[in-house]
Amino acid sequence: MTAEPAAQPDERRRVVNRTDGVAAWRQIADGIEADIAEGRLNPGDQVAPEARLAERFGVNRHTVRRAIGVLVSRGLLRATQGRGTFVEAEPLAYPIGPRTRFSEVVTGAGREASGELIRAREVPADMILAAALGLTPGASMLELVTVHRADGTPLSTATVRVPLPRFAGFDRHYSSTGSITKAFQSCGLADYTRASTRISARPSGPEEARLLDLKPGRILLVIDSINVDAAGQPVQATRSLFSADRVELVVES
Amino acid sequence: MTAEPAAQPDERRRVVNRTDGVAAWRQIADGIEADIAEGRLNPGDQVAPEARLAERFGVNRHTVRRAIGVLVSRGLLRATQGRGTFVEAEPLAYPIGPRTRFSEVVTGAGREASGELIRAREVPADMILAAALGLTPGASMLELVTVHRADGTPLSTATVRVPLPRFAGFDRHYSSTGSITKAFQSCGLADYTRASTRISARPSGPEEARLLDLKPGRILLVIDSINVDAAGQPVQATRSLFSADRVELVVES
DNA sequence: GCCTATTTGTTCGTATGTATC
DNA sequence: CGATACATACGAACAAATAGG
Repeated sequence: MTAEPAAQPDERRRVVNRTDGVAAWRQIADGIEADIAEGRLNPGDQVAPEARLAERFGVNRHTVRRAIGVLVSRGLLRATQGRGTFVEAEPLAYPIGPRTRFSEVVTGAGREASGELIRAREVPADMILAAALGLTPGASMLELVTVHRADGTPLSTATVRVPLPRFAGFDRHYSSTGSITKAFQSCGLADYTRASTRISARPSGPEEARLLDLKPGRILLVIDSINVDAAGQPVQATRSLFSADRVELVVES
Repeated sequence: MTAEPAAQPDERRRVVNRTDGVAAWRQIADGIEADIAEGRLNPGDQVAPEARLAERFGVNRHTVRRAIGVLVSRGLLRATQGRGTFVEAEPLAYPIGPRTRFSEVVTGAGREASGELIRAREVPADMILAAALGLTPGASMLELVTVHRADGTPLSTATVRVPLPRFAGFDRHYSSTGSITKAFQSCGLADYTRASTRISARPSGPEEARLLDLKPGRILLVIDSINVDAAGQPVQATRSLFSADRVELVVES
């Protein structure tokens, strides 16, 4: 891996003020945040190693770690053991509307969209799901778990359920195209719209954290939606988990 | 202190299975969750004291505490030292649409809505806010911090900003009515609609946790919205913080 | 596969100022 | 005033992950 050229905004020694009552770690955190806000550090850039920052600010490495820690916990930085600490991308504004398509949103933001099928299996519909999709409980459904990325960074993971006699082979089509829209087209469904959307939030579990390349416990936005075809027939029940650090939802009115 | 009548769903001894490889605390947690899901424990009910549960399941009280701990952290239960552990209310389905009114949503769910003014002050508009509201930077605004409750339980806290020459006395009107809608009416604005909505999520800070009667670190849904009058003129910029444990957002299409 | 350098992650211990009772 | 708790900061060492040769 060719490391990105570490853009160092200012190599001069910027000693912290030890008399103004502001904790050293906070001054350092504010300094790094200002570097990001004012473009001296850009998304994807590597922050100088902790040891270098400690020297530059004239403090112990622990103090730098604390500053970096609060910025990581606020989602501005991402630290990876052995690699370094990097500036996170701005949260992507993700429209929630009747016709939102992941790939359109991401490419519209000038980023490269990709979708990966993690696994697919046949499951019986439980009572809640059957009611939502207008099926009889126990009816056979296809369940796909997918991960969606922008420029390689996972933004969301989704559990998609489609009724089975109608959409046989959906998993194969999704796997080859990486797009829900195209998989539906391959199954003969040209268009679909979102009928209902519910939004909640909770911390990520270990499995979800792994799929999204997050630390467990980071916050997820949970979006439950039902999509219907042109005739109003439900064709898809989806639970999408978005990293709250990486997207911001925009409601279209 | 008058404790609610402790509704005990099933006093029979339900010993945990110690051979199936599922941890005892998880079996107990699943059992309590099933009691809630299947109506044997209802919102507001007191869960049996830890000691009683420990006896019933044939485990140590520590094991019960772990089970309760995970349910508390998932927002299904609320434990208060000295009082007991209680079942939390179902998350309230809160519609996000062009004409959402807090009081209508809450009373429509059969609960009693109330709004409290925490503080109000005059502030100059910063650049971002001025752009959003169509003002010149530095223009005077009224900033209100409010808390909104359903049946006495805080659901959200909001920071409301209105342009000042136009809505002088807004804070007084809000304080006496407890309703944003009525305060606008008292200022001569009969109607307004939501122009833009952005949703994100983050952990609560200490101040917000206090206002919402939450533990710091619990998850908040952050909703930034701009409201406009009938002429399309922006009249209000609001940041609402909802407890993710107590509401679920429903997007109206 | 192995070795090494780099970098973050973790855990000891120590010291100091500040707020609270 | 002393006692205590807490946040802050420094020092040293080692563990663990990654990248490159």
